[in-house]
Amino acid sequence: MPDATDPAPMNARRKFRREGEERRRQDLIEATLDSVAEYGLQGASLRTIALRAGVTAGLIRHYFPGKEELLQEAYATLVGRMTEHAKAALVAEDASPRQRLAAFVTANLNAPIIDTRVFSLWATFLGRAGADPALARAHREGYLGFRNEVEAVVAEVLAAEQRKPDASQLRHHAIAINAVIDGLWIEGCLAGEMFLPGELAAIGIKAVETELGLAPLEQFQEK
Amino acid sequence: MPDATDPAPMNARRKFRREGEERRRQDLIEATLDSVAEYGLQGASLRTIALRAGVTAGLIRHYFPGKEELLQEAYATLVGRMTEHAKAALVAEDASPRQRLAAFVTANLNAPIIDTRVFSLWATFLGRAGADPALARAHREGYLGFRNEVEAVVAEVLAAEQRKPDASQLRHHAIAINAVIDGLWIEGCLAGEMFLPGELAAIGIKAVETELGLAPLEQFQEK
DNA sequence: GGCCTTGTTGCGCAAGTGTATAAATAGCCT
DNA sequence: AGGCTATTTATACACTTGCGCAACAAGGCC
Repeated sequence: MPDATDPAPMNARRKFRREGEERRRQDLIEATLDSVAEYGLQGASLRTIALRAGVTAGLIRHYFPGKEELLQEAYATLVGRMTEHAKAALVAEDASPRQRLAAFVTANLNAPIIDTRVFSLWATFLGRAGADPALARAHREGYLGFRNEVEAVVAEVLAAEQRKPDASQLRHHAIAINAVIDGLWIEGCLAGEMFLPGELAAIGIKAVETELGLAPLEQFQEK
Repeated sequence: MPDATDPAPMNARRKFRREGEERRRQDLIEATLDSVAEYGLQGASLRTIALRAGVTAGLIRHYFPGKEELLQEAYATLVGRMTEHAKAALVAEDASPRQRLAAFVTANLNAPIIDTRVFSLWATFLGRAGADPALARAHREGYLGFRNEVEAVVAEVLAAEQRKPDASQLRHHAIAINAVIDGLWIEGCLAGEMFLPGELAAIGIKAVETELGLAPLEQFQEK
């Protein structure tokens, strides 16, 4: 016989708190990124996402028209975060162009940019770029913005060395530098433990400076 | 009233041909890769794959224990194809080391290696590497094999120039060269039309030769 | 030609999917 | 304190998914 003072009815409806709209959207997007990174696009069901966000599945449709839109916003958030953080190192300091370039490379080849979760998300979404023009465009814009930043610093670096490359050479330098950083980033994300701490950044800086024909600093010169 | 000579009964069972075991397995794997590239891991259902292969879904279970195993075999096939084709340019010719290295770069930065379908597959599967150790191991083995090949040619190239790099320098060169090629490959796959034909290969060769400190050939020298 | 093996189909099933919608309640406003 | 409303839960629904299984027939063998 149940105690008359039992405060918990058998079929109690789940307790919940009301959150501000922006907070909930943020939480749902974060839960989406977590789910995609962990289970892939296939395993990231609305119920999985909702569970991770601490709500029930139906709520998602209160904030997003459908799953498609949720994924798109999540991807936009990811891209924004990546490019924002990546470009920060370029503008923050008031050091020499060469130092800023080195800082940029270093920033991109260490945590938190080198991170398996971010890589999983990057690869998962980009795998759909071939079939989804919206994704492809989002990537291209991010990539071009990134490359233009690189090109600008490269121009400054070379100008500081009294060199006057033409537009084509500048473009090629930027493309190549961008490629090394991307490639090293991938290797670091996928097999970070194969490299010593700071090794990838050292390789990257050396490769970039060699590409630009900068004279090696004394302490790094080959014998 | 149906014609008595009508040769097609209303509920005719589908006609089919028996194929050799190896042929069917190949077809199913190919259909799997096609489906994954086009619809992603989520959209590549057994029924989609079977439709593409020209069979019914039930047959797949006659050749594979489950979907998981089918996907794993498909990925293994893909990796095998990529590394095989990539390494072919290295060993085929009896040219100078420097020419073989250039041919290797060129081969990796043109069709059929630069291909949106292959990239989609690569990214889609690799997006799961963070959560699936089997995938991560498969990638690492392919990557290391690839890098070792690069390192071997680099050693030959430098030896032909009378230079004696130590093991660490050799390793760093191989890592950097591998990274440029990977980065340029990605850019070519995702935004091939942003580059002139052969431009990526030219950028790659120049970057690789600069990385190794090779004197530029006359016709490519900067003015 | 007729049989026998087994590759192949067709169908059913339980679980899970995204979406729709009604019912409940948390928290602000007065 | 008490009502209003928007947020949240809960449930339903049509559909797809991977898998199991029995019936069927294609093609080699005698």
